[in-house]
Amino acid sequence: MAAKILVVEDEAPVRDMICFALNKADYDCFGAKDAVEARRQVAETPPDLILMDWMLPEISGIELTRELKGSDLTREIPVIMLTARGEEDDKVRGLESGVEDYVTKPFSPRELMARIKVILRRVSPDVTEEIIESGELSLNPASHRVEFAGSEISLGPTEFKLLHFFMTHPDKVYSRSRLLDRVWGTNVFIEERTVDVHIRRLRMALEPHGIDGMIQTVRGAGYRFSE
Amino acid sequence: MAAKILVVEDEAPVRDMICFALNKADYDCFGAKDAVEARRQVAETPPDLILMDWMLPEISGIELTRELKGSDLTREIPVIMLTARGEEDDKVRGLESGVEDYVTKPFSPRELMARIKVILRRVSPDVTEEIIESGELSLNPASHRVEFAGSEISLGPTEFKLLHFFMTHPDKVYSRSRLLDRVWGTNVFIEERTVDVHIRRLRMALEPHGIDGMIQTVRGAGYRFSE
DNA sequence: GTTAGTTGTCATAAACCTGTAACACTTATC
DNA sequence: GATAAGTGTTACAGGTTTATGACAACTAAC
Repeated sequence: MAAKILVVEDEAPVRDMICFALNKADYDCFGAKDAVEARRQVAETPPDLILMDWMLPEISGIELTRELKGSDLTREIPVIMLTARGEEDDKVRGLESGVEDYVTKPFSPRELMARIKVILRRVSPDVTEEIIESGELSLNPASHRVEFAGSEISLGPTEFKLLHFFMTHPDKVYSRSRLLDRVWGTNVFIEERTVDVHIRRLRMALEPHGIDGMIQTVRGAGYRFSE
Repeated sequence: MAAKILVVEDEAPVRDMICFALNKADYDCFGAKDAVEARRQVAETPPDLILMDWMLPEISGIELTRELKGSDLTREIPVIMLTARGEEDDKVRGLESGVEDYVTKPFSPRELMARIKVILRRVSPDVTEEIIESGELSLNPASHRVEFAGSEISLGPTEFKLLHFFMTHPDKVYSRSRLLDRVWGTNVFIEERTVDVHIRRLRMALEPHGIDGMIQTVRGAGYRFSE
């Protein structure tokens, strides 16, 4: 469940260093030494975020980024660009190409981690390992635990993912098909009504604590989570 | 108590990066940007190991090392020297000055970690091996002994390592593949199901004491240790 | 070489989860 | 209140994941 991060950087030691730090910080880190390798990695296992070196052999980081931002499949993946110091012009060009953030080399790992965290929280809050709380209900992705007012609530895998998604996207209605996409994953051919059943199961797990009302039905639209 | 490591390196980003990686690897890392600061740090909180950059402003790394090796108080502290590539002459001079090991920049963090581990194990095996306790369960890495409420629990090597890992990373779910990585070591080609078997063996060893529940199954996610 | 202990794998059993269909219920609209 | 559309609820068969016991290969010590 850890966020997958792809590091595109031609210098192996730098790449290793970053990957090592990322791994230690509980991210899943993959490396690519050039655009070709990066493309393959992205196609194979789409990362949640990409760290892209500015200077790459053959195809530059910015070109690759533009390419990724041009495809529907990869447009949503946030990119953090690693640049040498003082390239303001390039910075502007980079922002135009849809880059989410910049880090100038040499950079402090603390800074890098902070930026990664911020972006992941913004773009895909469901892959961060932070404890999510909503009133007295808390969900801990790291320990895979759900608690209400101190007492544990046991959920099956799907119900856990469903609640996780809801808690990271509160107060918003999601249609059944959208929920299937976001919770079950894309390209699944499952009956929409199946969502109802899992909603039911989730509510049953919450009910003993009197908080099944947090999962609300919006007739004609879908379901919503809210305190 | 984690091993304390002092990083003497004038470039802040490099220092930060190393420190970050070390911290993540459960070492206590301090930084110093030059010999003066390093001296102060060593006097204040003697580290268990020093990573020393070759090139330092004012007083070079090698001079500082010689100085440290000259004093009874600091002679025993192992020093790993960080050098630029291809300085064989210097290497000889370094060895004369009592340096324990060399790492040439740019270096792979994995290599650095490995060398640190080896040296710490040789020089001060006790700092890497602190007794870990969780409730009435205690694990002593030094004596390779596990006890619950005073009575000894006998474990095989793998079960010991597994429990050791769990106790140092409590309340977090680890997938089978992550456990293989962290407990067995990377690049092992072992069936994921084998983890189940070792979990089983560990539980069997804990069961007579009624604490097999500390190893918990999280369906679809992996295993978790918790009191 | 023998022995006791350990390890990884497999086959099988057990526990659990999942998607679906069928039916009951609710709501909105006329 | 009748109708139709949208949800809630339940049961269940099939599937997946995990637990367990047995086994042969291996290791280190004697």
